[in-house]
Amino acid sequence: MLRFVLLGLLDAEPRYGYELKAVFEQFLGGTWPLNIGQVYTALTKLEKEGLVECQVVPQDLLPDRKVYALTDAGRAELRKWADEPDSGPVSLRDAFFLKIAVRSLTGESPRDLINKQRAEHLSALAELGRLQDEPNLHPATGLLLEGAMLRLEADLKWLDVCEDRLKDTT
Amino acid sequence: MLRFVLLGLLDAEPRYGYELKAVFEQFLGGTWPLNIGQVYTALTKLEKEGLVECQVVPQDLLPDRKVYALTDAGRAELRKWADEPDSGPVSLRDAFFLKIAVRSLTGESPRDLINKQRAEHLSALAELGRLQDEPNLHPATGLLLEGAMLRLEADLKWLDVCEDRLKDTT
DNA sequence: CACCGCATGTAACGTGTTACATGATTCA
DNA sequence: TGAATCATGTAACACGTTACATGCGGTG
Repeated sequence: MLRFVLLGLLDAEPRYGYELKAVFEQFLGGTWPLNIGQVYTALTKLEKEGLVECQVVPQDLLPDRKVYALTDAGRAELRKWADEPDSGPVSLRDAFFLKIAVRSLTGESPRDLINKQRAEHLSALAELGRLQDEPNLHPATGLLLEGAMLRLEADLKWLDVCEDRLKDTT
Repeated sequence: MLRFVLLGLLDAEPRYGYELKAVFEQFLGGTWPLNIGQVYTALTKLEKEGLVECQVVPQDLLPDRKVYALTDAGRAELRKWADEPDSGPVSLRDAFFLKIAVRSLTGESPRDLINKQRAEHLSALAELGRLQDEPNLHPATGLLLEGAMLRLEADLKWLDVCEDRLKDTT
């Protein structure tokens, strides 16, 4: 997952690790905070596999940079990944769903949890709205944020469904 | 994640590993196929942590069963997990979103991918509908399936948004 | 005989996460 | 002096996935 986003970012333009972290997080609207170490381990692995190659760029006063660029194999790998659609509903593997379902499994009322969850989702929705208003937002990032918002709205709808279902049983 | 669903299933009723796999998959409507080995490693780990305890039940003709039940600590751990709502939009960490976003990042048109993805989603939606019609469906499972369907619909909407956005740029 | 169902398990791998370590410069 | 920024990296952990191994009994 991460590797492919990195490949995508490098496909647009060669970059070094420290920079990649920032661009990556910006691209995802800050919804995927990344530990810098992860970037370096991923990059060295990609290099071993021949998908990227790096060039050391010395700087005076500042530490050297290792600027990575895609190889042809890397571009091919990226395209192969990006060309395949993803299988549908893996989404149930999700704490949000499972907590409520497990609750009603054991008979306990998930009412409190539903309310807490709704509040959580609403504030997340607001937060995403704020992110969307940021200047210099990459159009692709805007799309991502919109996707996340649509899902949150779907989840809110689901919470309503859960509540209705509860009323029927009670 | 898995561990908590197992705890939830055991809270409803003590069970042995082999049985748990079946119940687990049924509970999730078959959307999370589980390798049996995983169940046993998870169970032994839970036992080490004192969250479950097991009792060996010998059978004639068939291999012994190790029937697991929740301990008080296990019940507490389960409740602790189930009481906390989940943070909002981690959902962007998702190949479905990223493939299309990465595409438009490098300038390539994601039109083909969007169409393939839409077809994939529609067939997944149909499949979920089929699962919902199954007899003896646990109400909680019905809820889960509905949640998955709502998300799929949201994702389909997003694909439309992506297409519209493309037209604007072209 | 071969295969399937029941029932248990181990070993290794992939990927994301966290914490920690190094070393130079700039700024308060 | 102490902290923040730039820039690189290692080690260990968590969790899910896969493949493989074992052993017995019933069925075709």
